[in-house]
Amino acid sequence: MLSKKAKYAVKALLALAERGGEEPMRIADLARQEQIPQKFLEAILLSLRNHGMLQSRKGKGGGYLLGRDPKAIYLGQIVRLFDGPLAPVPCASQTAYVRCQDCQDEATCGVRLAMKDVRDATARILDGTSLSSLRRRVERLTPARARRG
Amino acid sequence: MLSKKAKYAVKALLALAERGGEEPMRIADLARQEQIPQKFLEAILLSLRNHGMLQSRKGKGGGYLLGRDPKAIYLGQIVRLFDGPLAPVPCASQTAYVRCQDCQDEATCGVRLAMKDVRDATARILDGTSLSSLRRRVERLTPARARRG
DNA sequence: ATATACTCTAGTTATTAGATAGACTATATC
DNA sequence: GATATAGTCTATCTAATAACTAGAGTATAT
Repeated sequence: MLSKKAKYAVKALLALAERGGEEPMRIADLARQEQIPQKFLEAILLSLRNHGMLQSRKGKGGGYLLGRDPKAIYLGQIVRLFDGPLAPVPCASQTAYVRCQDCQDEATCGVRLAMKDVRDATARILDGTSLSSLRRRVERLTPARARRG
Repeated sequence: MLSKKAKYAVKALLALAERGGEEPMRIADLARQEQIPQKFLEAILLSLRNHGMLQSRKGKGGGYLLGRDPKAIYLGQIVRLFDGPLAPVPCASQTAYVRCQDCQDEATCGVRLAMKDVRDATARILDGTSLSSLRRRVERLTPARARRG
């Protein structure tokens, strides 16, 4: 399951990517636009900032903007930041391997074999999808009238 | 994350598949062999039985055995039974779709698009892996000396 | 009969997700 | 340099759930 935190983070980043440019967006506006509880969003944005995916400006005219090129922000990073490793089981994780206590012989554990496949497939997708590539996909699906309006 | 329940279920089923045949295996033996808390395992096995993946025999000489051909028991069924839909987000589920409350336009939601890909990839793996195919994979990895021993 | 072994109901405990409150700090602008 | 603006930080709170446990009940083989 994707946590709300991770989901909100992706939504917020996508919104900021869509906006683009140098104009920061206020938390309150982001929260309203994306239907996210503001105080909850604040913590999420802060965390994204502390990991370089966002930058912030205080005071009047302040707010948040992307911390780097949206081509270089991948869903995998976002999801790992909030939800931990992608693997369904710690012993199948590439980035945060942990041995299982139960498990006679890890090398021939069926659960691990299957879950490693799931992890790999998930990582291929999430580490292969950047904010900008996801934006492009969304754009292609958006009806022309909605884009004009 | 895969729950312990789902993990134990797969391990138990795999052990019973390996055993094969008509001889039932006692809960206590299964629990010891697979390092699973017995009372916890009891509930899991019962659930698997109630969904046709196992059958049971009471009394002396009783225990559990597979409810059908291991070629027809897929990881996807097991995981869904204990952990619910495979999709990381309910709006991306094929088998248990639920709309999100937040979400202006579902058709162009970036989160949903990406998570649908993850779901599809996961389903392709788990619904494509049966107990017997997984067993075969494990066997191929088992060193010859372990098989002889 | 009786021992065996599964079945069922009802807990317990610890952790975490999701959200909220409020004080604090930096900055733009007049 | 006062003041409004807007992000930053700490501390909680609550409800839900995962993981596990206890114990009485029921069916079956011998």
